[in-house]
Amino acid sequence: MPDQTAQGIAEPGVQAAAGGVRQVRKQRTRQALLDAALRLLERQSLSSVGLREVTREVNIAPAAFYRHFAGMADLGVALVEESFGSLQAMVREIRAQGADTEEVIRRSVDLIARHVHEHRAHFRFLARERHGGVAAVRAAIAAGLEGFVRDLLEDLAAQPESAGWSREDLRILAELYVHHVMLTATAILEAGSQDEADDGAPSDPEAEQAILAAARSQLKLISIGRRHWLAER
Amino acid sequence: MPDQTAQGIAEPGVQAAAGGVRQVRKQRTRQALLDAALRLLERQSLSSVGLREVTREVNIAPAAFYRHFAGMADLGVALVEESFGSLQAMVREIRAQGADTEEVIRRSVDLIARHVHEHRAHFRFLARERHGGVAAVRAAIAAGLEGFVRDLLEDLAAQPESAGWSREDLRILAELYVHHVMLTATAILEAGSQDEADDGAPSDPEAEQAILAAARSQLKLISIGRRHWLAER
DNA sequence: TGTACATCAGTGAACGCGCGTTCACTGATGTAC
DNA sequence: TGTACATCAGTGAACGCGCGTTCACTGATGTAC
Repeated sequence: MPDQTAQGIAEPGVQAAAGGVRQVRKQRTRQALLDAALRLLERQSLSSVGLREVTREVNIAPAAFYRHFAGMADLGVALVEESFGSLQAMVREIRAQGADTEEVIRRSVDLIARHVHEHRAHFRFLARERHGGVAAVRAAIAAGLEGFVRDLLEDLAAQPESAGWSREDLRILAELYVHHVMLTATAILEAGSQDEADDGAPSDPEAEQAILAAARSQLKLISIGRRHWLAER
Repeated sequence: MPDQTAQGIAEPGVQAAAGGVRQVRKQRTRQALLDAALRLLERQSLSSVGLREVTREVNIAPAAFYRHFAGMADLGVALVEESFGSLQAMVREIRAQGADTEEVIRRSVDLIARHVHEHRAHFRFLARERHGGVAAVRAAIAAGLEGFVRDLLEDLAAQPESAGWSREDLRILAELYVHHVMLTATAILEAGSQDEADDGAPSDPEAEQAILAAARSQLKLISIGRRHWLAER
């Protein structure tokens, strides 16, 4: 019975886009290449990871790489897109919370911490290549962050706390928030990979708590500044 | 007459540390290696710059490299020290100005901009390798930034505006400032190298003015937050 | 001042190695009839 | 359902190349007497 269902899926037309053993297998290899590269990128930067290194990890011939990417820079750009996918989810959760009260700050910082732990490799990759040596990847990351700033800007503009704010000032505020998120994420990452060299997750829970407390205080400070902005300037 | 003076300098004992044709020449080659590496690092990251690439630029045999550095990572650490040398000068100038009033913020941001333009390569190197692929270099940069935070913390603690602040909160404020300086410096750098690919300096003066205005606003916001911190929390 | 020896920054050849890229190929999957 | 042909992801061999590192060396500079 289940075998018959599987055969059904293979019918042409019905599942034209998703089906096709060949297409599925190709996607699987492509994903394996991305995963292997991400793994290698934890310890080195994109410009020093070799095409052969990645294919070796996936157990395919070096030449097969070109069936999926034009070169490592191209794979890097694909990784940026993948990384922003997981970041999107985080930002959406944070944005759904509304204006920055004490409680919202708490929850937002916790959300950042959770997402960093769940997507360590993606965050590390973005932090490392944001100012890294591959121009195409740098540009893709900058574009992605700019997207977040624009989205957040819309959210902020819709809040009653923003009445009387100029568009320029709101944008500056949005940039400050986005950069602060990246800063916090990077700090968490660094605290985690200080001690253990090979191992995956452990990290120093005390150091991380200090980072989260600092992140909350800094958000709180910005929030206070925001509240008094119009009165003072 | 001048020649006799030059001979005098060569006397042993009198100028033991500075003198010695051999020592001077060695220092000159070492510096040439650092300069060449810094030049190459504008376009790529440390882990992808080769030892042979650097020696080629300096016109010495590859093997001679080892008379000065154990390898490229070692040279990288030396570059971090050199870079922080120029950063020190900037931070000292900013710190000399005292608390953050409107005017101090203006001057500080201008100082950052000036130093970035005068030491483009150093700033780019620090921004790129701060989260880069070479652990020893990352550690050296982290240590240098931590030094700035500590210095700034002392300055802040001495200001009357800090009365009633806890040590922890002051440290968090110091970190916020230091990271903000790095953020602004990086933004200036990126605005400058957007258009022209080969060329050195031009940059987009309009984009830069926008960045400086944003940096001032963000500092202002932090400053307002600081002023109301104790009352609100 | 002159001489004999020590130091050591830089040389140049050699090494083994892994790299990115090309190419004609294979054989499973897909398509048309 | 069966057959004949097209597609194309992955193969494996080959290429030329630049890499980091080693080594015995050279010759100018430094030192002791």
